[in-house]
Amino acid sequence: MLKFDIEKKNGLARVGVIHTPHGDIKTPAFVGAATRATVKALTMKEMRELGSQAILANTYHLILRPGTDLIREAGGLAEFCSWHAPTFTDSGGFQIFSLPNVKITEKGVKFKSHVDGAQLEMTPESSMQAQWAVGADIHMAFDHLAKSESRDDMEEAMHRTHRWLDRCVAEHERLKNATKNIEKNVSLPPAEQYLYAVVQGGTFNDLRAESARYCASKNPDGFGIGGVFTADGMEEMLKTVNSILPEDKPRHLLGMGQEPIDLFIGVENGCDTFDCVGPTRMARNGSLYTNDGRINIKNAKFKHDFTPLMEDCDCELCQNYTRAYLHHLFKVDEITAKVLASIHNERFIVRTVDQIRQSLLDETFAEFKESFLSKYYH
RNA sequence: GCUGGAGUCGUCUAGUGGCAAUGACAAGAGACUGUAAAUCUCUCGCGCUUCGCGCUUCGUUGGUUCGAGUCCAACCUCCAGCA
Repeated sequence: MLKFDIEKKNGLARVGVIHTPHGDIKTPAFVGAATRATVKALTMKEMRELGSQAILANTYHLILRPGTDLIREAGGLAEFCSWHAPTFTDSGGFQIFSLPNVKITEKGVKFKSHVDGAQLEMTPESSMQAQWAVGADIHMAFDHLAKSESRDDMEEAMHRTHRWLDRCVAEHERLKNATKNIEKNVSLPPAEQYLYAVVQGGTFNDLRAESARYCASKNPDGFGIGGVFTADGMEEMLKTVNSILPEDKPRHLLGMGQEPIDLFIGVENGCDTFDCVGPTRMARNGSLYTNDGRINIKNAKFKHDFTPLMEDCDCELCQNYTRAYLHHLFKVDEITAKVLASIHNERFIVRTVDQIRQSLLDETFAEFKESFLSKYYH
């Protein structure tokens, strides 16, 4: 069982440490989105230096390229991409369900590769196998995303997610035992790999409650909370779910963290880890976090602005370069623009979650939340 | 000086009788939440009461025509070749 120690609690919020085979994650923590085994525009060295504790790669993308067997051959995800620290994989469910013309059956999902159009199928079993081949420390169960927000669709998706969870758990156990039996082969990734069940139910809190109870009953190593897209209604939903989920296991809020408020609400209501493509995607598109909200560095008003992006930011960008310089790099479309912006945005979000953690330890969370959010969303 | 070619939005460009006029770039702004995202969307002659209306435009000046960026003439400028 995945080790998770809780150091301090405040209502649903908690400060803890997840102990993975590749090291500890001090929670709450923001996990870097490394979809294709890299955080776009950043090196792993840069990720370490900006304080990232863990990354999350995507099984769907890795199946297509380079193939999960190749990652196994490399010695697992951490070895392959030189991230010698904790790793997560998403099941691939979210991506596949967002593709056009997917065919969903009880067995799994048929879809077309966006790379070469090949007809492929993913099942709970094949997702587990792929994730074991990739060898991340923490895996996500293969879940079903509803095709609409309607209650009928949500309910159907949730029930299928539950049935698939049974199969994910069974396959995960089978793979764990199979790997243990050939553990003498040292080239294999660590046999310790852990499975999170994924809670669904959309915006219907009774469904969320049912899903949380079901997921908890399967006794997984932790939980993902999926199908969340905006902060609207998230607080009540998280209160419902996290009041039901067992306290002693970590909870990951899937895909949320572009907006600082998501992180505050998430932590306050019992989530331990987050991942989101937002910070780095925003960065590549010139949208930069500051304490006063996001700015678009490409705007003409920054052309002659020779001040740092943020006065009190410790990132490489803010410590060494001006807004005018970053503006210039974006206007001429230099690669460095995306690199520096990504360093800053990723650092900003990682640091914000770290500060939330510290405020919980210091028992100043409420004040920190109020002062941060009132300034950011002024 | 002669011969040929060319002059259209900041730039390059489409256009051969019904066009405020094509596309690209540049410029201005917006979006982005388990990344099909180094992406996408909008604006881009001027002015308004802006799902429309008015005005002024395609080197210049005239002309032909119901109608001209498109045809004709002259002129100006540029390019190439010849002197």
